[in-house]
Amino acid sequence: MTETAGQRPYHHGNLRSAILDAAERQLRERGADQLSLRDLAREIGVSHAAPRRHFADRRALLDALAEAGFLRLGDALRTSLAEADDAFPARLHDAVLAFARFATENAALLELMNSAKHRPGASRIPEAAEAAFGQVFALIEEGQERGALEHGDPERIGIILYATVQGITTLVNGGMIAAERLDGLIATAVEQFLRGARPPLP
Amino acid sequence: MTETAGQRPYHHGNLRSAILDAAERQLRERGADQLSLRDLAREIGVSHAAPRRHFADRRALLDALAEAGFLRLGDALRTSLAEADDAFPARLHDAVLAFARFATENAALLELMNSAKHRPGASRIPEAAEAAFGQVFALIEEGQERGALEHGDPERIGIILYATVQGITTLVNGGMIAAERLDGLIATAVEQFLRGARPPLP
DNA sequence: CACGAATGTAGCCACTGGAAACAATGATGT
DNA sequence: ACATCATTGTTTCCAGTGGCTACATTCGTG
Repeated sequence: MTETAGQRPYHHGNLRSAILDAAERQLRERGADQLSLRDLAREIGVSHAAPRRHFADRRALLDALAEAGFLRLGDALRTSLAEADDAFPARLHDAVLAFARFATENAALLELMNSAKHRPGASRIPEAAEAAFGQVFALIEEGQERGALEHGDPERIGIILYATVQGITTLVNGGMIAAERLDGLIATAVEQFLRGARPPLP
Repeated sequence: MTETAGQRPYHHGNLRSAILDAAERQLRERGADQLSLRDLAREIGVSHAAPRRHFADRRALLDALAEAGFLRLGDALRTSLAEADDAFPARLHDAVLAFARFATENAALLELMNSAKHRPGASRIPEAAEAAFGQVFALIEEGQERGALEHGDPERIGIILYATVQGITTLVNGGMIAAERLDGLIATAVEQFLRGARPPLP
């Protein structure tokens, strides 16, 4: 027997990506804690054990979501830098804003990405993260070469800005800052960073 | 029958605080997600339903932990300000460092505190949070009055620093920054903030 | 000292993630 | 063409969790 009424055939055909799509929606709507494998299976109309063929584990599914998130973040940064003005401050601002937008539009995902990044054994995730963040560190170095930022360990300089942006998005996501203020705060943060981290006047 | 061998009497006597203590340990060791009411009960040697008499809900227990956390954070800030030097930059630095230490030494607790703060219905938590953070906002205003910080909405000025510190502690907690670098980064962040947010030279 | 309020216990339910045994389908080699 | 094997889904079970209700014990107080 194959098709009973309008039922799905025995094989779903694209279960893996169907699960990933549904999972990302659940992640967005209910957060990572509340994401339920069985619920996903129900939603897709498949038995609760079917996802196991594609994700060994709940954590494996979350890791896959995190990896996909880093790829999307990398794309967002790439796009923003490709479209950006040539002046360094503008380029920095655009890249930072792109990150901040991603972070606020994908709050739960980003949280997942952060917690997954340094879990032992998930080698693909740090690679994907590196690919995304490498662009920003390269941008910092560009700023140093152009004389807009003081010299010194680029990571030490940049990490402060990264922390600031990460903090701002956390506050927005937590409701402590209205989302409408995001762009303004990012602009302020970048300006303060550029003032605070510029080379001493000659 | 009362005492069978070395058993605990029927009433524990201090179950509520025993639960809170055990819960904070579990929170520290396994994170909020993995904190299990039944596990706490087992650990304490009490039936799995006993905690219900003191905390209606898993969330109620977590809320109680969060509230206690804000009280302890407030104490830490108070202490650091009481012991601080008189100069504004030193005072700001000490308070910020006290917060950062609390945040890194109680990572899971702080996360819980942040997520609990803006949940509807938990009125005592925002109050406790306000009591703790009010000190820092007062300190910012003090800086403005002393001429060390530009004027304008104190919240807009201060939130950038708060975000930066929050970001730094998140990075430390996430393993992206070695804990040994915390003090140095906090110092850098405060310096950059003071340079970036000082009034324009006359 | 009796009786109601607190506090703890036992047992049930629904749900979850995980694992094993089984069934249907798809792919491959001859 | 077709037998065979790997893939993908299903069923069924288990242990663990949070929450609920009915019951037991103890404490306080009139």
